[in-house]
Amino acid sequence: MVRAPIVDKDGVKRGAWSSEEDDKLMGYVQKHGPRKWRQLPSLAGLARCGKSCRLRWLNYLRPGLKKGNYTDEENDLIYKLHEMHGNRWSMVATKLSGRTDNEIKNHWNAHLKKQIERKSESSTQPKPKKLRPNIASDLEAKTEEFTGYCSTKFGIVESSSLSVQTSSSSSDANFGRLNWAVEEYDRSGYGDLWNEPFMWDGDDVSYVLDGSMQFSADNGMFSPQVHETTYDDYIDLFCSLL
DNA sequence: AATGACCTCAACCGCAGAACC
DNA sequence: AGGTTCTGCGGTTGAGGTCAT
Repeated sequence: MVRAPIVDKDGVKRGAWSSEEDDKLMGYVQKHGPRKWRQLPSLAGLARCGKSCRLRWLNYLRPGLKKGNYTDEENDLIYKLHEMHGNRWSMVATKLSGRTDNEIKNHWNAHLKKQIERKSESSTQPKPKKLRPNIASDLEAKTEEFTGYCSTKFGIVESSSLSVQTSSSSSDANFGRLNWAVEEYDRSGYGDLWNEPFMWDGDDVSYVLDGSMQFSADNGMFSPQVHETTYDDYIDLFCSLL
């Protein structure tokens, strides 16, 4: 499952590491510490580039590395951390002792991302009627409306206009949550979220869904009370939905 | 048994920022 | 202050393994 070892024109070896190479690298790092990667290969007697040595050490030889399957706890933690930090795998890895950023990244791309995709598919399949097929265009229209509104009221220039992302992986979670939120609102029997009025209250901006419901972008929940927001809240809500 | 599609994960690549001179 | 080198990060690749036909 590893690349076949090859030697390039500069005599630098690439591809899979042999156990002899591992021993040399391990021995050198244990003696001198994991630094000066550029000089390490020649000092340790390895025909590798420094980068390759560093990677091998960090992802395979470093003491304390955990091997084997991920536990449910680890998976939950990765989900949460990914929601917080996105694809900043080094950040995620600092919270999971014994796991490397590379390993977590691979695990995410190979398993967890697909699980999320499957979940969102299966959660929408039983009630396809609830998912509006034109939600993206609705959202786009609302965005344009909102952008125009902002530029009129707050003097926001055109270059700062918002854009709708409907397919990039980084926004999938938010978009899924948005779909879910719209469904949830439909289910509540209060009507069509997109047709609910955004209202003015004096000089302050308020949004009132139907006069008795508020939507929290943080937890994706509706609650039965009027919520009047500041402009910043309004921006935050809108951006978090996109 | 053969073979092709898909999956896994170690390793590589390119870039950005930090550190050094 | 500016150029060079080093380090670290995230995205991508590709060879071997596994599964389905």
